[in-house]
Amino acid sequence: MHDDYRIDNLDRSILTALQADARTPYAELAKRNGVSPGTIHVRVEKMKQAGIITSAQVVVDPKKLGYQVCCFIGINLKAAGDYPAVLEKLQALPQVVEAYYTTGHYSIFTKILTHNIDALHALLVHEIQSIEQIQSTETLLSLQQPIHRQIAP
Amino acid sequence: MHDDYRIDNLDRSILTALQADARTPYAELAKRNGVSPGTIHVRVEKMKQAGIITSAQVVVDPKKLGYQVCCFIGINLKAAGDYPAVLEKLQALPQVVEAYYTTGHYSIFTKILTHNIDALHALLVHEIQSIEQIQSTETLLSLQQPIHRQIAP
DNA sequence: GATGAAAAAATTTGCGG
DNA sequence: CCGCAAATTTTTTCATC
Repeated sequence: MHDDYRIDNLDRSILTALQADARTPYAELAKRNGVSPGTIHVRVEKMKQAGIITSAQVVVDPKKLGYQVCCFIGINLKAAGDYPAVLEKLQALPQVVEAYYTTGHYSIFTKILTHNIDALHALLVHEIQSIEQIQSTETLLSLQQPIHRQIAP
Repeated sequence: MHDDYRIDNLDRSILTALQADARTPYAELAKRNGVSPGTIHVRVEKMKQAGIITSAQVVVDPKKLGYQVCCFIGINLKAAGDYPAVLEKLQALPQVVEAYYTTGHYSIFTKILTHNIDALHALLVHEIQSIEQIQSTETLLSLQQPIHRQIAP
């Protein structure tokens, strides 16, 4: 969990394959890389231990679950010290799938999914803008997400 | 791949578990939900077929791979029609891990990972701002990402 | 460290309700 | 559509190099 492990080309190849498909059999990876399945297993375990691999997740298409609207909401706080309190309230809203503490235009930057525009409107007015430490918000509506990938290892 | 499958509570329970850990054994899920492993298998396959489950991915911690800097770059184009050409150039930059076509403040909104601030500076000046269809950019540096989750099914 | 075969575990299939 | 259980595949271990 806290080694500073330096990955080599084999690790890189394994990671790239597992980023695309976490269920790629180790025997398959072994064959592709000219090593034994045992070696693949050892490398994966090491990368888990080192915290390089944090988890394996099934990825769900939000649209298929009825979440048709994706947007970003930039938030400005009345005071910088209000950050923890606001974050706690955002955490309680399941539609807030990502939040970043940022410098630049906004104090907090969030990614949000809702079923439709009406639901976004309701969330914005009744849940977000009603948080008293929030001074102002700005909404960027996403019409399309043409790039969606993980960093190349 | 394009059925309109309406998920029930069992599907929801399976999805929630697999979003957290794609390797949860079906036997475990079966026990938790009081059904047989075969049933879990059938449900997962159906959700894959319906496009609800798009993939299973190993998730990598960018910081452990040396990507210390996370930021967003909002891009404004000279002309709306330049969108496809610019996108193609962004696609070729591996540091651009997400791109959104947005309304509001920016035309294209991107999420970017780099090794350090110098690398971000170089990317911005030499790769992004030098794309001729881009009129202006604005950078939001992320200092922390306190919320990072998938939508609850 | 890596190997590779053997043991253990999980997934997948198919018959029967 | 579900359950059960056998058949297959995958993961994991371990003695050895």
